[in-house]
Amino acid sequence: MASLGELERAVMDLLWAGQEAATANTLRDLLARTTRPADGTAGHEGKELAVTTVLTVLSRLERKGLVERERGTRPHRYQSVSSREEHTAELMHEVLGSAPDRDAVLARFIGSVTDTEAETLRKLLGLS
Amino acid sequence: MASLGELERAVMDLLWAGQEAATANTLRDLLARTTRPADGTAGHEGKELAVTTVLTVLSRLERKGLVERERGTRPHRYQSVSSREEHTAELMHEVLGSAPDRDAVLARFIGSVTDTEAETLRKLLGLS
DNA sequence: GAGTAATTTCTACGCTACGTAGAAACACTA
DNA sequence: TAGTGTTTCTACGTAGCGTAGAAATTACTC
Repeated sequence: MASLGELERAVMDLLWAGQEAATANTLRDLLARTTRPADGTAGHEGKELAVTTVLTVLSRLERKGLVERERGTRPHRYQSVSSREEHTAELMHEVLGSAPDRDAVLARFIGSVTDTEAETLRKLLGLS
Repeated sequence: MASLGELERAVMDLLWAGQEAATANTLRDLLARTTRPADGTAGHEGKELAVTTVLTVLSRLERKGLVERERGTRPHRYQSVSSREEHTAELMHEVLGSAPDRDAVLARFIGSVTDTEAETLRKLLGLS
């Protein structure tokens, strides 16, 4: 119920980055002009995808509950259901919940957190 | 680099639960007698798997770096590379790292943590 | 109202991961 | 060296994902 393919991920990244709902065509263009990350992992850089490809991916993302679309307007407009942070936090909870001893996991987790992250956590937890 | 199949997961659960290294045969027997979780999701309950099946899965888990084996002894003995907590915490870090704004994710994460978990975290962070 | 262009859905194919296991190779013992 | 337990190799079915053409739908124009 969690993992995304490479293209699915790329689409979600665009939807998360943009504030407004986007059409499949817009997304296709954005995907085409997206230069791939520094690590050179070949992604679909510059590659102009077929619109149907983007639509298929969007449908699958919708089925997974990550995306919703306005069916009223003619070119349907798509947007993410929740923010990237929301989604990521949910995933973290999912992972945490996959182990019986959550406290033990948290201990390990905190053990390998950066200093700044620890500070952030203290602030967040100190307020309640 | 993360997700496991159903059988792979079941094998890891056994390896994580048991303290000692186990052979493929032992694992096959344990898998056979494992009653599936309450939610009734049909796992491979009672089903007696072929040893080769277990061996294949173990090889794949080894390739993924989750399992190591003693090649010296004749029936090879397998064990998990890291504890379940270790592994789960690593996964959490991986997920956390998948978002650009880690602090924002942490905020959401903390926002939906149970009270007891929050308390655990405070202790771990020296807030109490 | 029919023709056409844009849009969406349906269908499909190749690839990879995983569950599954037989066949073949290997090693140890009697 | 023959036999038995063990491991590796090979393979098949299923499912998810990237990919996109074919077909259906919709909207706009004349």
